[in-house]
Amino acid sequence: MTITRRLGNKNSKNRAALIKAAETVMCRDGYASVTARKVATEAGLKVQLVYYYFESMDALVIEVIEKHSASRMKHFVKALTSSNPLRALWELNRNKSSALFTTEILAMANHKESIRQALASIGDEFRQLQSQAIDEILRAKGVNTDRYPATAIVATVAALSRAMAQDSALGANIGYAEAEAIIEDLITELTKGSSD
Amino acid sequence: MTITRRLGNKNSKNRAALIKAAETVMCRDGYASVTARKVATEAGLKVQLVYYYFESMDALVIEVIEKHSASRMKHFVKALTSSNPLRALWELNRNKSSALFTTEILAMANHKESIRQALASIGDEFRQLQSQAIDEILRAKGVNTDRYPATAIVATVAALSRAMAQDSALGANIGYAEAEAIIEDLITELTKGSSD
DNA sequence: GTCTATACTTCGATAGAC
DNA sequence: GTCTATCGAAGTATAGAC
Repeated sequence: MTITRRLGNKNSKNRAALIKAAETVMCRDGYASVTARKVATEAGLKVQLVYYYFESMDALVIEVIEKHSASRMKHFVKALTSSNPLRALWELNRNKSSALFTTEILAMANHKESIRQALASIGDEFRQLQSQAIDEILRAKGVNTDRYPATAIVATVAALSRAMAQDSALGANIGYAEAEAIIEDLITELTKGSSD
Repeated sequence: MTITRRLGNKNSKNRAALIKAAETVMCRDGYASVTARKVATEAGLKVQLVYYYFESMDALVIEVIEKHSASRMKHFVKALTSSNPLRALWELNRNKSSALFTTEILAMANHKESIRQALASIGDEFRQLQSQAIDEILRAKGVNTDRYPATAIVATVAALSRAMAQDSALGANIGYAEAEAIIEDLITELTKGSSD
């Protein structure tokens, strides 16, 4: 189990390039295509460098996930401090490339325990952050948060946007425009006069 | 492209066993693990039989999808003619094993055109069937279907249950119990006195 | 830090005997 | 209808030279 071979420096430029290449391959070709050879080719490097910089392919994938969610977390924090956090969050959730990435690692997590663990904690962290912010907004607007808790709204909106991205990639779009319109209405209603 | 080798009879018992085995492997180990060798082992048969009965692995997977959705469609039709179609549909959508299967083929469809096509048409078919049934119920209850179209509700409920299944497999459950409760309330409200 | 060379495994797929 | 035998391609991973 323990690796005996040499491992490259974490600050290496090529190491970063491999992580980026892995993310590209994952989104474009699916998690099953994230192989050492394809990642190396994508980065314009030799296969063996993958094994020089990463313990295993799993280790590489986990780094991709961590890098991706760190970048997303930055955007979320920025959205929450914007002038219209509700709309900013909605736009962020609707990010299609990110949803596609999520689909892949979600499927991957179903049969890779290490990936599952990495994802679970990140997912909860995002939810909690969003729920807290939405809760404050709802309370300020006088919404009955017992009947409509922020956590439920965040879960529903996130679910809807993820499914929307998944299905539109397929070419199945029934109902989403209508569902989107309802959310848009809701945001407009809750945002009314929020600037004063 | 065209296959020249012999292909086995479609009514074969072993052929059906291979399709079932492929579905099992897909759900348990993920789409990337649906290889001829693993499917054959799962079915207790030799590898070569897979190529005797199916043009390719893609062809096998498509048969798995078709079998799966045919079986689901049966359940949906039955639900729609039950005494409480709204609740029956909700229960069906919440089926976790089916949602996991969906996650896998969704990810698979992202980089396999033949799978994508097979899924897209099936998805629309299910949505349309459900939307029509829900629309009738909403109208009978006097709900404003301009503001809350059945298609939007079906899309939202399906999205929520899919995400719920995906995330609970991960171990991330924030907000789903609350969202579920809202849907439950809604169904109870819309079902009140529907038996007379 | 990067390369060649190599070992071993598993993949999809086919030819042809029985 | 099922088997043995086999192919080439691609996978993970390592050892060791430069």
